[in-house]
Amino acid sequence: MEKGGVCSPDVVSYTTVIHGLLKEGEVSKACSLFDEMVQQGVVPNVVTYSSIIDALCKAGAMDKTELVLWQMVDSGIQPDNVTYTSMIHGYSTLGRWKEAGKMFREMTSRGIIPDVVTWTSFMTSLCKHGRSREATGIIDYMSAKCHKPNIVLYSILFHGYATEGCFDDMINLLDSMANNAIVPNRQVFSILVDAYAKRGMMDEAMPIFTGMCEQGVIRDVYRWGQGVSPESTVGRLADALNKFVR
DNA sequence: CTAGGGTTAG
Repeated sequence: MEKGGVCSPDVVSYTTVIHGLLKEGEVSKACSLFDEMVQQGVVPNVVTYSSIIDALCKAGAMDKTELVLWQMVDSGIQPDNVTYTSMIHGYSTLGRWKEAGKMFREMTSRGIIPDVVTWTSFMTSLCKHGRSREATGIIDYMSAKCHKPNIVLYSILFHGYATEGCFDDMINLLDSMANNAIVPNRQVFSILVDAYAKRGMMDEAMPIFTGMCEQGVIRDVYRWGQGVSPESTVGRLADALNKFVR
């Protein structure tokens, strides 16, 4: 593309290509293009910087990320909730809770509100690090801030508790779901089945499953047991549940 | 009708 011509790229086209290059791991090419962009007098904006920050976060290069964030603010560009979500994602994936917390404080002090994407990312990290109870606490915080948790968020928590073997917490979570008027779906059901079946706790499991069936999950359950060995624990459970279907 | 952030299963 010729400079100064009618076809010279703007910030959107540069950012789009930079993002594409980063996604493919072509970091040095992306850097060159960023330099070229600046030389052409095209000013990078919050999207350009956020793309770079996100790529660095995903590479776990948090020190470099901090430098870019600093450079961004220094050029008078305010980070937004996307920028901070990437930072929080980067730190929490690495289990660096202190720094993640610092990012939360920084963003709120700038008047930027974490949204469902920010929370989903953060809660997933907590659960993967065996901190499902802390992640669950965020649900209450979100509700208080009028941010409705969704079924995916609950699934993440169920999966975390299932991995940790925290059965009482899973039952509490079902109550929390009911309070937020969210009906368990097939995936939630499967996570629960797997958690109990793996530990041979079918007696505890049955009342919950029956309750779920009454909430209409049974139509999905019907197909669920197919392809499972009928002799296996899970297979026998599926068989029992299928009797609820007429 | 301008690009960027997340995600649960057997």
